[in-house]
Amino acid sequence: MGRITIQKTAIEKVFRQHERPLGIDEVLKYGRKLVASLNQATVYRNLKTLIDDGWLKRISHPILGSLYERTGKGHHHHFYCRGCNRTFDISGCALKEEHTAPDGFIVEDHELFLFGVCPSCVEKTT
Amino acid sequence: MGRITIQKTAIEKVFRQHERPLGIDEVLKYGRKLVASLNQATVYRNLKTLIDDGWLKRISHPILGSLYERTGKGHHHHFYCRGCNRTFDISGCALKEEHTAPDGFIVEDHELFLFGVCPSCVEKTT
DNA sequence: AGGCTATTGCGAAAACACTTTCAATAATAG
DNA sequence: CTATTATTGAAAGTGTTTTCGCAATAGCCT
Repeated sequence: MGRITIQKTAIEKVFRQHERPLGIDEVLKYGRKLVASLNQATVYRNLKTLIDDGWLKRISHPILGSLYERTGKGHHHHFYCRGCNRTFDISGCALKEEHTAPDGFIVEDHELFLFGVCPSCVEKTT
Repeated sequence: MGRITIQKTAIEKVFRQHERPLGIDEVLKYGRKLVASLNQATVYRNLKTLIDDGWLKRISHPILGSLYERTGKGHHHHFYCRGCNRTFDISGCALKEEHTAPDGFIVEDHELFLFGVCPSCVEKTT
């Protein structure tokens, strides 16, 4: 068990090529450029195993819903571009968790979603 | 058009009693304490009109999905308690939007979700 | 190369959140 | 108080996302 299929390889490649969180539609779209027959169910199945393997991580985006991104990138935030509908990783974090909530609340973790316009969409507009 | 029904009144009361974002299940549960016959479809219908009226606002929580909260509370963040599964408003914001993303990105807005344990759940654990 | 069986593709189906339909009820105007 | 009609409750229906069943395909072991 645990075969290396061209589909699984393609899906992994998609995530390596696009270093940003991807939705199922994107994985399917880009994956089909590598394996034309790629099926949605196969994408779901492989995303699941890649998550179980600890290679991927699922995030829930307020606008885009389920997104998948590679693990091991350290703490970062997500920037959603209203222009191209893409989500970018924003590394680093200036948030002081201890000071974000009143006394008594124990903040263990956080997620920050930024919304705006990405550099390439800013260019197009101006 | 625009009748004042006991159901709508009850739903408004639920939000005034619990000053925190509520999910449909919570609105239904607390609402039924006021109007036992309260139906899910009625809750959805009234939430919608209350949003149209500008009295409520819908937010999308990464863990809880759709939540509804009263408008007019100014910018704030949300704290999710793993203990009681409730979401609390955290007023204020120490985030400097200009410095959260690299040059070129225009940050227009943001949403911060905090995760941890709320004061009353901390007590129970210790 | 040949055989075992995990994995795929496809359509169907489950799960989920939300909306609609419609007869019965109840809020309001007169 | 009565008539009108918006709103309700219950159930069926939508639309979307995710999973499943199964025959065909294709990794991989020997």
